[in-house]
Amino acid sequence: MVASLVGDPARANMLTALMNGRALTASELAQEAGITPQTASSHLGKLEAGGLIEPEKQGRHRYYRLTDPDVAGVLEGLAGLAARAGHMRVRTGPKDPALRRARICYDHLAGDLGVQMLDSMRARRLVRQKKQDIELTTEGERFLAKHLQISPDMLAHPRRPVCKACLDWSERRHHLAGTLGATMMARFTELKWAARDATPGSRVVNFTRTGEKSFAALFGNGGD
Amino acid sequence: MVASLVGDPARANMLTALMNGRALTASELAQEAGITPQTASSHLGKLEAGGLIEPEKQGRHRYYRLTDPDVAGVLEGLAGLAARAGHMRVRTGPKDPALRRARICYDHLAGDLGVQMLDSMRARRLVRQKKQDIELTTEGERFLAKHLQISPDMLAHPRRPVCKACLDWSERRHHLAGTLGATMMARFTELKWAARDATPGSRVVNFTRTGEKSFAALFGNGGD
DNA sequence: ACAACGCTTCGGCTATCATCGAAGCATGAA
DNA sequence: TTCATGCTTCGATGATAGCCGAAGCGTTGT
Repeated sequence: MVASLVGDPARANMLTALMNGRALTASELAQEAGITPQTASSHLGKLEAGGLIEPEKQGRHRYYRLTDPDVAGVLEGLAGLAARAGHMRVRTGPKDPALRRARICYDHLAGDLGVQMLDSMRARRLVRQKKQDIELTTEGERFLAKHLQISPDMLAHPRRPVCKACLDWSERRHHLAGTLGATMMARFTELKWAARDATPGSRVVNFTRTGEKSFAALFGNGGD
Repeated sequence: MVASLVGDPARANMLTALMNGRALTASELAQEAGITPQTASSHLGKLEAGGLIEPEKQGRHRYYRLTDPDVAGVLEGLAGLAARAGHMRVRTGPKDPALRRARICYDHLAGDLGVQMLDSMRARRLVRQKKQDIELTTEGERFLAKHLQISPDMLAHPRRPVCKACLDWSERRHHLAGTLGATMMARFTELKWAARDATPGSRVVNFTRTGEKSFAALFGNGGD
């Protein structure tokens, strides 16, 4: 059963660490979960057998990543259920407020700023959202081309939707996923508006001062 | 952790039994999971504490149901991951082929016929589907009003989308969820085209002979 | 009032599985 | 070749948690 794989705390920590979309080595994951490499090896084998993660050999390292954005989606859904039961992640620490503000959800922006961005885009009619479904409008395409140099053909992907509503576990509202969400996040990084936290395994996204201003100019509360 | 709750086989069986959307008593769930009432009571308490199920007292019975369609969604997602890993449900039996053909996924039609229905609706432009997102077209509204006496205002719901793509674990393709999926299934039942299997806890949907013909007339392969 | 029924709580048994030490097997470096 | 590093396999230990029998509590029915 897949759920029992996610159920174990050590494995859950590993998967959470992989939610930032990066591939991590076996030993990094071991440290992340607070267990010895031997134990980690066993867990990783099971997760791989369950199809949740994929290995990639590179020299004498083995990098693991989540097999699929779908896996990340289910994981996020699970986290959502856990959040509403009050079982907030025990993993408390100083980075918690930062996590709430801006973090990576697999490959796109989540947290307060992620929710705020989608809110603003919806208010400015850059996207249309009917309940769970999101669609990019022509105004939205113009906006993206003008302000973020993103053209529609950059968003095409054989098996992934352009827009997707992703439930945010801290805000309990939607943020933007899909190829658009991923591309926008990538652009923010390129523009040096924001950068993923340096500490390995962290999902925190730190905005620079100018980045914060630019982001607010595009998606600030004024548009709400 | 929520995932560990779903991870236990006994609890997983209980939850699977509740996926048909009906509420079941504690003893029914115990029998469904193949355990004694004492053990079941413990499990049900944990599931309730985890916010996955909700009790409802009624005389000397306690009925349990899934708290939310969201829970069903996450469960279905988990089943999808399990399916693609080849970990098909061990729960084999004579009802398996019937399950593959037509079953209830929380409150809407799933299985071969469910997938076929969405395929046909897409081909006839009753809905537009962009990757994961489904939208009802005006032709679709006309079709529903004419053939199934379903008007758009019957589909409005504060917190649930009209259309939603739900990944089918047996077909590994999408079928139609959301209020439309639920309403259509309800109409099929009212029209006596189909009925849920009588055996308690079964997700199988049995089509009558005339129901099968009527269904095929609307959503048959001819439209594909 | 009494009995039957549905469910829960308690206590003890058992098995599964996570965990780690030690050893083995690769790959890369000296 | 020789050593170091990263990871895996093996074996043994220990703790968590599922499980059931017995008993208790509340509700329904006679």
